[in-house]
Amino acid sequence: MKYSNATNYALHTMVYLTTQQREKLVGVQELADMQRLSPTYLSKILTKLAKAGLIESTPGAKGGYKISRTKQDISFLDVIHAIEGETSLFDCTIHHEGCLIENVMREAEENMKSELQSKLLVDIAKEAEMNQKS
Amino acid sequence: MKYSNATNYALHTMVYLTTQQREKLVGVQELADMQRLSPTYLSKILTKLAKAGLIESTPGAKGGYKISRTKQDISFLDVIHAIEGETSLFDCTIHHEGCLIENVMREAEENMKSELQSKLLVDIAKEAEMNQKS
DNA sequence: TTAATTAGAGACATCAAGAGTCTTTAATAT
DNA sequence: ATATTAAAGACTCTTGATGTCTCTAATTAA
Ligand code: SF4
Ligand code: SF4
Repeated sequence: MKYSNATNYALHTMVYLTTQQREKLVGVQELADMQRLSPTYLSKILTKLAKAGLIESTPGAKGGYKISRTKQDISFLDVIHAIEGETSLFDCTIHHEGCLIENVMREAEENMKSELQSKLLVDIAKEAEMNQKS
Repeated sequence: MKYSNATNYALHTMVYLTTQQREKLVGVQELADMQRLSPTYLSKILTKLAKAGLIESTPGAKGGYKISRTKQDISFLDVIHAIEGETSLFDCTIHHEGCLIENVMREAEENMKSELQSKLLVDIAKEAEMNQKS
């Protein structure tokens, strides 16, 4: 069990977009170069992020992507959910009622999620900029 | 990303073994019947658990498996590690130093792990017995 | 209006891991 | 000896991740 590479790419992309100045459009080519990825592959990931409402895309020449205006305070969890989906890590198909095992697993997963929810992209972006300046 | 079915089987098996009386050997056939699984497949899982030192096996007629004597207080995390391995959920191959993304992911994962570490099989087994009696 | 640029959709190929079966071997009890 | 049981390994099958390629649609710039 491991997070997919796509999630990694998505996180890098989102952090990068967050460091850009507001309303500036960044093309998939630049984003792909930054991560040494094929643009077409990254394009799929970006489409997922767009459909999740985390970024906005404008087609055509001089088009590209930017962080969503409406959706502020994007968390790590938001990005992960956009790529990995929202299904539970421990997904027993049977679902006996009052299952003790499932309870434990769900609770543990919630602990991870709440941490990922509390971590916002803007915070990381700020930290990254601080590090660069120093 | 999802926990494997094997982990689910392993957890059920371990809880079941924990409810058995000490030193009693349970064969793979019984364990497989309980979960409606093929014995040969479950056998592989049991071997992993044995290699991790969580259970002990005795071959031959009247043989079978039982919870390890030396290793008490087995946690959910122990079982999961035995099956899934101990690699990190977020495993970036590059490892830039002072990576902020990795930090967040690792910390979140630790939150989940610490919860899974604190949950012991014996506690769940006790609860399960209580439920049955009531 | 035309050409260049860019996102999006979808078919397709490839690969790795999970899930499970089958067979053979080794150890133990009766 | 024979039956029983765990262990090991080869093997198949399926699924999902990881990409690539191509075509379409929208937008800008000339
Ligand atoms: S006991 Fe819980 S985990 Fe086990 S089969 Fe029932 S619902 Fe699933
Ligand atoms: S910044 Fe962190 S997650 Fe990204 S490539 Fe570097 S080490 Fe990996």
